[in-house]
Amino acid sequence: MKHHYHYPSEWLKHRSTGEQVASELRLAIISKIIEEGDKLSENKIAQQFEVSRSPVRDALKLLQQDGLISLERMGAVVMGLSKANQKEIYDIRLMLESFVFERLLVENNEEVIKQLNKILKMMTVAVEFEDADEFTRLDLQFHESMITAIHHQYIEMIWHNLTPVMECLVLISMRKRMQNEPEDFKRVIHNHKVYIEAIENKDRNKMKEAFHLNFDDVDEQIDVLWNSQTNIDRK
Amino acid sequence: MKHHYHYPSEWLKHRSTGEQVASELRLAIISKIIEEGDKLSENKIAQQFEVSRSPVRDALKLLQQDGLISLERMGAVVMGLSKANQKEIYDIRLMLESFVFERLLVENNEEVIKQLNKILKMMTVAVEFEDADEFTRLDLQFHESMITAIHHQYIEMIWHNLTPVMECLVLISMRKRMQNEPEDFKRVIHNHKVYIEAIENKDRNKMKEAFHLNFDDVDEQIDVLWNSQTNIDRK
DNA sequence: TTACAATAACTTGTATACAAGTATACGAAG
DNA sequence: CTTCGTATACTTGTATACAAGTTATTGTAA
Repeated sequence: MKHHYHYPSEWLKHRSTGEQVASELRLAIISKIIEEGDKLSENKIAQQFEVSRSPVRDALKLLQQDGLISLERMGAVVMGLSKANQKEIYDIRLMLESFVFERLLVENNEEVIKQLNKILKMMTVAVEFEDADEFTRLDLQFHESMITAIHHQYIEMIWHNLTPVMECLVLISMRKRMQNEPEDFKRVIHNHKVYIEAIENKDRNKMKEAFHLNFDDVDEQIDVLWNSQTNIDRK
Repeated sequence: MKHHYHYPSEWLKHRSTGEQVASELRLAIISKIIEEGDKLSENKIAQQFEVSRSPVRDALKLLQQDGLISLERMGAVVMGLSKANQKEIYDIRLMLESFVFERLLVENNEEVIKQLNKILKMMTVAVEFEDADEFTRLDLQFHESMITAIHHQYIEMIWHNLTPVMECLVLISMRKRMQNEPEDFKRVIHNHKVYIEAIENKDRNKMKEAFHLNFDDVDEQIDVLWNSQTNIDRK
């Protein structure tokens, strides 16, 4: 398979060809390299990536699950990810993580705290070595750890359905910041500390603060982002 | 394609072969005709349904999305739908519909009310003609109408991901009741009236009551259900 | 009888082939 | 110039073929 965009190749290992194609296309769509309204043909994509139509079909199904494309009779049309969509995603995250927090209040959460602290420490290392991709992975892992802690299969399912798009959004954001505003990461790490404290102290208000810090932070970034995607090469 | 189980054949029209196979298998799994731990082979299913492996692969992917099976290296293993899972689904529904209700509070909802009343009326007709399948369809449509009213793409996505399994659960429940406790439907319809009133009067307490009535109602049924699945033929 | 090795029968993932249906372009007729 | 119809090139959905890898079985040797 030929790789076209800037999706971390490390993350592609151990994924099927279909998932690999999906991952690359997803990043391209969210980066607006592939634009809203574009039509994707299975055959053309198969040629571009030098694979057969089978994995491409898988990929398109995955992208439809993400809401990034719509599978029509003739060709898949790119829906893209509007700013409104991104706000919506954070609605869902807020909904999910609030639910999770409420459950964590009534459970023993020593293990989670430990896990979260470990990830946080690794995040500082990623910042130290200016590894935006690894930081992204850890950021998502942080939130996933919280979510998996309550052992709720359907909450996890929703989270996992959201993950691929989230991953791209965070990845783009972190890469951008690593380049332009590396001091920003101190704040991001602080925000995550607030999360941990909120859980540790079972403090609802602190959790609200953590949500606020975390989600507003990304929200601010969004505007800047779309004007700065030109540095991602095409083809 | 050969049909094996008791999924409403009317609903299968205009669906791809893969979706049809998935629908039938889904009902069989949730009805415990196909049991937890069973291994599904693409080839065997293809033979049973007299189709090729391609649509069967699609079907298995869909069932994985539902959380009903787990795609492993060798064969897909059936996870089934435990009682705990069902409680979880109602957690999600409560979460979704609460979110929706809050949005409906601050929006003009004349149109929704009208739509809901229409569906409710059709539900009474379905009861009159003892059509459990149609009643099921309308029940889900009722809730979907509420959800689509707020125009939130990701809330809708979550709803649609949940729909197939929900559909089976409600279908089984309604068929059973239509046979054994047809007077039950009066209560179900009343429950939905409470929904409409809650939205109409923007009354949070009434909405809580509606949730309570609706979800507890199904919860009670669950126990009875699993002991009464023997009347669904095999093969 | 048990341990082990080799083979046979599965499994999935990917590639390719074919059929049915749809949009588009082009040409002829009004 | 417009309109209609046909032909062509594209689209997806399904079937089949093949390759790589896993499991189970079977037969042999200790």
